[in-house]
Amino acid sequence: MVKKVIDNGKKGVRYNLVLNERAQLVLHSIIENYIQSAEPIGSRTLSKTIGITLSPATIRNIMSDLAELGYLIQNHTSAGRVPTDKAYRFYVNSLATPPSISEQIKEKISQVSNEQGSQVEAILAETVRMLAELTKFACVVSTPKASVSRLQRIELIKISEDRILVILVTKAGVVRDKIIFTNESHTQEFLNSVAEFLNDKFKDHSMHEIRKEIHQSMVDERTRYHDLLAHAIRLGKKAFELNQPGEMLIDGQMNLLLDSHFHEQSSLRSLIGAFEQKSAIMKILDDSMKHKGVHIFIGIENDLKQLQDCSLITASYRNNQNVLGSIGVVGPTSMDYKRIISMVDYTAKILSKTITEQSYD
Amino acid sequence: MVKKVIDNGKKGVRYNLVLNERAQLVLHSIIENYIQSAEPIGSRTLSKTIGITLSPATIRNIMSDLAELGYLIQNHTSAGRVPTDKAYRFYVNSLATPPSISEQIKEKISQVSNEQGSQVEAILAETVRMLAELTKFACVVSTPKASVSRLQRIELIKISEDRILVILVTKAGVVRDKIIFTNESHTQEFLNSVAEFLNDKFKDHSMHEIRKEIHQSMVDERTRYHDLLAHAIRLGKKAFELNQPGEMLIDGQMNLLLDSHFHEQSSLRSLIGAFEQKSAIMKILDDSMKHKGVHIFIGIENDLKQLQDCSLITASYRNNQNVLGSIGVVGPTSMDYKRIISMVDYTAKILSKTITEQSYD
DNA sequence: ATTAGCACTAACCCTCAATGAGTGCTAATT
DNA sequence: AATTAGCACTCATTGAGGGTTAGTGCTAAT
Repeated sequence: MVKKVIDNGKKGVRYNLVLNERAQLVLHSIIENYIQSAEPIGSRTLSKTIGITLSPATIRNIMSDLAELGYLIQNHTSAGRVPTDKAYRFYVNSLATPPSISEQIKEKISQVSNEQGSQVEAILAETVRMLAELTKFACVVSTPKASVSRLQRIELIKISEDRILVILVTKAGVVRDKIIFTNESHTQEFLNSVAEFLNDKFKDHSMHEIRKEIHQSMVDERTRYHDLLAHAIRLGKKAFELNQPGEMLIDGQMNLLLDSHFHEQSSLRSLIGAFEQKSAIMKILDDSMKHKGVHIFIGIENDLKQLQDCSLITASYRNNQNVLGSIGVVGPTSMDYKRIISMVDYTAKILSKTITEQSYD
Repeated sequence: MVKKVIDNGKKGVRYNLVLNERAQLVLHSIIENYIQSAEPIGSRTLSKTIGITLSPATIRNIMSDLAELGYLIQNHTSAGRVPTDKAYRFYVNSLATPPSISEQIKEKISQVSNEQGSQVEAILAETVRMLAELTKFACVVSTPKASVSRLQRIELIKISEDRILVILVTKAGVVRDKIIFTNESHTQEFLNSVAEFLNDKFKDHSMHEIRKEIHQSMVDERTRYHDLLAHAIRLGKKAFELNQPGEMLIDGQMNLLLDSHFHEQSSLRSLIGAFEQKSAIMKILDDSMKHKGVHIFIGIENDLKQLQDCSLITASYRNNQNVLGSIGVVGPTSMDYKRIISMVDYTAKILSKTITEQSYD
């Protein structure tokens, strides 16, 4: 029986081989049906909707084989079959070309934040909200990584005798602020000189570089004998130290609850937990920044246990200089991959464009 | 019949009069039972849990009266009774003293952000998260109103030929940034002088005042003949103009979905809408800043239609100088008012304390 | 290799009756 | 006059039984 769905004719070798064309077609059709209806697909229904003429019985045979190969499962004997994660993976892989996208959607996505002078964070917030609305799933976006971003300007503002407010403006258009403590009191004028010094020395350098350079200066003997320099380096060390651990914006969590594919409460609870923790999802977004293009994590492919009932589609965004962050959609494994992938892809591109325009170069 | 529950003995005067002691006790007991169980309360159950000995029949009579007076409703003839918004209002009003709060909870609340050097926004985010976790409902907090806040410092940073990044630091510890456009190009040095000028002139003034003063300067004849001044005023006008409309942080929306009191999907959808819009809820928070103490909006008391199936508990927070914003909890009308009110109250107090310590005065 | 036919399964839906928690009213009791 | 016992009644909930339906797997015919 099983050899039917196997490309080469060898007997006995049964699993993990390429499906023949007809089996692929059936699997495709099952998946697309299921994505739409969210209900198990039976042989009779399928024989109607599938393009070619195939009797239910034949389809049953093929389905049985596909089940044996791990592409389909049955919840109970007399129910239709449902695609597995493996099936979705097959499906997604077979979408060779980045799926197309309607002009209407394109326009909607492009509309986000083309007002001038918006802040980066505002653009991200708007984008993630738009994407959540469009996809009807939960969407996340990580804010630009400060460490790869280049310094536009630093300001030091005296807050009290022992507190200084540091404001870092990066080329990517992100403003970060933090408070540092000193054990000696400085005048604002002195802080201005220090800031001016740091600006001269470090403008256009990446945060990462700056940290290294400061470290080197500190071990340099000459630094000790130059008062301003010594102070500047000391304050600079604190100022550029590990500025907050990057943030993540979430929108559309509620969409998941209203989704028909998600009606088992159980997996929702854990999902909620995942969103509340943030850090784990952050890590996934960070990882996906490392490689170009759209990333797709289907069900069990997610390292994060709480996401193993979902699929996650991510894409990174960038400006002229660097990859800055990632945007992602979290939905059921039975999501409409064509639609979502194309949306995430296009959104990331538009976002990159917008952010590049806003960048200070 | 009805006169039984009426305090004075007058016949014929039936409605809107004070309940006698026993009726109050019954009503109290019904409400507290319902808050716990989320199920309609019957006379038999009540006669067991209520302190004094009263037969179910007697309780039935009292309940019937309470229903007639609008404190209770029945979903169908043979079901127990459920408190109305009016009942909750009565209940809340009868909680004369601000309800006490366990030391354990107090400690949890106090733990939030007593690390030094946290940013105001981070403190707010942490607080609202903590409150959501503690109450198991959705929580909101409005960020400090910029307009009442006093200027600590302004910085102007040249971004490109025609764009200037404005950074406003307020005494309340909030950093706001925005980009303004100019039609002539300035050097960074010139911007520094302008900023210095503005800092000298406006430090410690509230944004509101500053806007007025700038407006006056503009009509002042002398301004025209002083080049720096003229530029400073022109840039200052843009810089201090209506800086973004205050934000709101939300956490714990998902809690509402898991709440047993909320199992009708219908009201949830509208709630989701309300949270997505934000502006309407913002307005409520803003309004509640105007008066001291805890505010309680029960069901239909909410002007916002989508909140009319919920109750909203708010309290404002402040620093030494001003009321800055509000924090609030959104939950079902059948929430445990004692617990929630005391938590919101205490949280707002701790938040005020933390923010005051962080303020730059 | 494909398909028709058939027996079988299990969810779903409907009805029906029993159960039980609750009510309102009236008459008896305190 | 207030309280309570008693009783008839209502209605949501539960579970059993039966029919329907969408589905399966297997076998035999095409």
